[in-house]
Amino acid sequence: MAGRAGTTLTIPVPADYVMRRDLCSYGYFLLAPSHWEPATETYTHVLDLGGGAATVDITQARRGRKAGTPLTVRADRALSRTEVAQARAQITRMLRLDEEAAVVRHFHAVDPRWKKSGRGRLMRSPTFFEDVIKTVTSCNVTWPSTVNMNRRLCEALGAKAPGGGHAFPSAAKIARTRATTLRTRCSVGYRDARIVELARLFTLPPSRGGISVAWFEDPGTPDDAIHEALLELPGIGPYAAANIMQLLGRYSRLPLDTESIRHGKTILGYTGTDRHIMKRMHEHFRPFGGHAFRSYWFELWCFYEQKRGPAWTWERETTGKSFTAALLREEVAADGAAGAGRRR
DNA sequence: GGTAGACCTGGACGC
DNA sequence: GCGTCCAGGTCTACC
Repeated sequence: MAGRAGTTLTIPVPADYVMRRDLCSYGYFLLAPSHWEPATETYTHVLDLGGGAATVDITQARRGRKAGTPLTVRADRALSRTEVAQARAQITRMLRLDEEAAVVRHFHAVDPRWKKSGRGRLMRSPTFFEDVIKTVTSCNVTWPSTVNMNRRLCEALGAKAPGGGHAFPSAAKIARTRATTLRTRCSVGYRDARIVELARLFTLPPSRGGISVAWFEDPGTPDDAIHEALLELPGIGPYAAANIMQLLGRYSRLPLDTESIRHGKTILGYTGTDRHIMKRMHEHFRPFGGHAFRSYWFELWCFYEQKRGPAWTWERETTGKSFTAALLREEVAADGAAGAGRRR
């Protein structure tokens, strides 16, 4: 990016915010168009702005040694005033900078295990649409396939930034794309028609049956109504609906999958059928109420970090591709499990 | 309400 | 290099 006449911004963050901890807190930081560079602790993302795509490099001075240090954002081209506002809004959403420190403190009061490390924030995508499609690409596949699908979606359909990177494709772009094109160029398999239909719903006004992003993102909309509406969408089942809910900042439901079963068996020591284990998992995390997902997720995330080191040291093409339930099961078996790491 | 099978891709494995 | 098997969540048909 050196030598380009780009725009530089400073973005204030909550007093507890540590970028390398709070950004590298959910797998989407490893998915295109995101790129995390462990050596320099630089987070690069290609944003789709009003005037086209722009690559932004985001850094936090002092590299996590002091919480609350503002972020420096460098774009690879000059941004208009409108685009600066759009970039700020998308970065704020992606890093959840609008979640007040008091909310994180409340989580720590409910589940004190994470107070010392300060964990509490989870990253997500810059838009609700991207979160929904990323969730669909994570269903019924192993993680390396999810990584590939997102990379190919961006390369095939995403707007190109001056630096050569591609943004995540817009809903309008995917809605105009043939399902067979998605399948052949992006390897999304049978999800092709579902992704196109989802994109079409995002482009339609709510009055014509389209998705109202404002309604989904309105804190006043009841959880149950959101959950019900998500289950109506193509390609969205119980797991995906619960996952999208946490991406919307609603943490009371658990997106349980095969990885959760592994966690229930090997870490929490549950036995029995998968169905029984899932029931026990829901009961286990119910006491955390509106923070249940955070408690569940950080248990899982810490398990990964015990295996692979701190998430901020992971690289997409190596560590980032090594997560599969089967692989982790093998490693746990090799370790002898022994119930180590049981935390409650 | 519960269950079985199809849907695809890509990695692992055996030959 | 090729064929086979398997993992993964959603959807549909059926009981």
